[in-house]
Amino acid sequence: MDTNFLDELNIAQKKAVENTDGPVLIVAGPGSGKTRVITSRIAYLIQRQGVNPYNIAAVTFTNKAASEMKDRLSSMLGSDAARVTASTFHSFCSMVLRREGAAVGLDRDFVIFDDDDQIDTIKKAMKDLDIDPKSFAPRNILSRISNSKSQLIDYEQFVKQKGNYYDEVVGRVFENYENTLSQSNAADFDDLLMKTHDLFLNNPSVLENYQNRFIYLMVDEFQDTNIAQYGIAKQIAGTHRNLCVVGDPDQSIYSWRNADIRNILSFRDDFPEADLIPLEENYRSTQTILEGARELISANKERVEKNLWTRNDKGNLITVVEGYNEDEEAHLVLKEIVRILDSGKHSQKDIAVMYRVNAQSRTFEMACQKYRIPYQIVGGIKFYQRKEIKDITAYLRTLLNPNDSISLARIINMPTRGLGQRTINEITRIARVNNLSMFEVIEKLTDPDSETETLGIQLSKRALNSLEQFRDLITSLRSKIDNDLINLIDSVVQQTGYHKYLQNDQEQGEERLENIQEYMNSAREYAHMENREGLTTFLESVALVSDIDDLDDSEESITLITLHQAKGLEFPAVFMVGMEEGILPHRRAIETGDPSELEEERRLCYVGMTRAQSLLYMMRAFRRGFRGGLEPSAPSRFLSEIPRNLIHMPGLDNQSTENSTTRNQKSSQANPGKNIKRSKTMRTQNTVTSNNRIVKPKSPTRRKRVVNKIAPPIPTSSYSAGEKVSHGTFGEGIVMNCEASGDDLQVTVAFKSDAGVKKLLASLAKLTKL
DNA sequence: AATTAGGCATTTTTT
DNA sequence: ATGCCTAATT
Repeated sequence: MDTNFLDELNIAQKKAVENTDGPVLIVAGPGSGKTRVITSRIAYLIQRQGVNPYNIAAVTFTNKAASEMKDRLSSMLGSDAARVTASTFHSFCSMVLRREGAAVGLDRDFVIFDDDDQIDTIKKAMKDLDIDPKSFAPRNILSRISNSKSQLIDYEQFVKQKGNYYDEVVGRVFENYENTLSQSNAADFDDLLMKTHDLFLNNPSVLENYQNRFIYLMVDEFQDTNIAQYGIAKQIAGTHRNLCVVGDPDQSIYSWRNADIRNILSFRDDFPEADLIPLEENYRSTQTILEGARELISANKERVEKNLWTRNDKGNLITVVEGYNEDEEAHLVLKEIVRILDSGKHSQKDIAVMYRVNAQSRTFEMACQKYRIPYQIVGGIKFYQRKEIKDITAYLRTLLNPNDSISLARIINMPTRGLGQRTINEITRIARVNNLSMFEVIEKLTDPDSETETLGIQLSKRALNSLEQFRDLITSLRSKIDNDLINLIDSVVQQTGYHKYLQNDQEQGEERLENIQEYMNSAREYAHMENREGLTTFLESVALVSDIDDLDDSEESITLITLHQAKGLEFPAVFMVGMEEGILPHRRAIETGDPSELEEERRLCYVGMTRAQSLLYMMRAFRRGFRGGLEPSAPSRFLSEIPRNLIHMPGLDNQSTENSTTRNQKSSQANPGKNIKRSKTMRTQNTVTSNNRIVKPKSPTRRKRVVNKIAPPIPTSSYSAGEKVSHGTFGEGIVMNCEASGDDLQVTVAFKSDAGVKKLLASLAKLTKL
């Protein structure tokens, strides 16, 4: 147990730690030891001031940050740490609502609707209201609704506001959307916050309990909180006023998710007695990196100047490298990574590649495979968003709450059981007219005693039969709801016919069954819980996990991550890629012409740069693929905002005679796998026999939650011009040309048949040599 | 009812 | 290039 934690702090940090009485605003620059301050502050409260750990809460942005905080606390405090509340706003609220939700119309078994469910709900609402999704993008409507709710404006207030035609439409969808949620006993992300706020607002005695429970409240990443989150913090800290918020306006990058930077200003109004403590000494980065980042961010107008400094060395210059296209960009990054690894100074886990949009990750994944560098990728296609996982989850939710029509609609004909669009339309119609849930309609329709004739049913005997079977399926599974969770999931997979359905799927069945297996594994930790509590807790965790939570920083692999997700992390070596106009800053920020959006892009760039401890690379490509074709891509304006004397450009400093085209050619021929023992023998000959099909690496992005994978062997086969081949569809032909295309081979074949000359990918086309 | 083909819009970041 | 939705086909 560490009792001398105070000795390790600088003056400002110490002040932040010891200043426990009353409100505090800590403005923490990047790398200024923010997490250490928060944990030390908690330790100080408990050990020096005798505060009961039970009375302390710290709210963070991600589960990962929360669990790291807990880890650090337990090494400082031992068993007391477990009694401190450390969680995200969303899971905090969800905990409150499970206990007290009845007061705001939520049953304790409520489910949390994630993004996909929300979109489904919006679409259903639009269908009900006969609004054309082509004229009104569901996504935009949702974001409007979410924006409203995150400012604690419910649909009644929303429709009252004078608005344009668009908002009038949104208002109608909003109402329907809210009705569906409440009928489904569901809460979306914003509800977790808004309903908690409502609860506290309307039930002073409940609020009082929480005020007295959480006498000390800390909020991390305060610059990224929205109005609702800050509102809740204010409510809880209302009487004791021991609210400590920690943030950095320069790292505010979530305004698109309704984070409201004005919270920092409001805080000073709401708590005028608050102490402001700036943390300005940076322990993370070299002088050069810090100065570059500082210069960059100083271009923002909406900002308060900070005086960041460091005792660290000057270190290396920031390396700016320009590649021909995105492939070469990736190639240059990987080449440099191999060099860094060979130097022995850093290992894989010290290195991160950061990009603006997830779509950029693919090139780097393929490059990692080619170079056989193990990597972890955060995000991309999310595990819980896979169809099979969502289907099983929807079954589980339906069991918990059959009135959840969104989930029910998802699985009513999955796998197919003769309940097609027509039947579903009819059920939703009846449901709408009679204000019933879909399941209630199904029960009525299949109940021989009820008088259904009056409803004007237009369903075949056959459909009614299938409905009856479906009802029995759900009822029978529902009787097992208090069984062991693993058991329950297994019953669902078996009895619904889902297992069989996947077994018959030649293409993806196997992988999907594995995913379900993985899903069951992750359910295991909830299996010991009593009755249905395991189920509700599991479903909650499924909805509230974030990708970053799965990042394993002890793993020996490099990290591929978006700039947003990288916030709060640090790496000895960072590659920021796609430093181009249109990527960073993103096109959208440029096109709107809104200066504040550009400033947010700049902050994003700032966040990226300040993740780096000693090596920072900023990469760009001259041309980038866009909508199929290649388009020229101009260097990011942010590059020119970094002082030239901090930058080193290998291409220009050393080998300025070489133009990009020749570099491109050279690089695509460079031996990518020189550190791989087997590769030399493997790639010498075209030794592939006709039945030794080349396997294209599985599309990299669809893997587990966090892909952690070492590359499969490099394709070793080749075709040479003049060779005769045969193709399943096109028949016989002669190879004209064969060249590398990514990991694959592109073969040009002239066929004898009418097919003529075709370009084929060796891995996909089943070519047989003759 | 289910599968397939073709047309259309589309690309930010996520608790 | 990809994915999503509608229309057409069996």
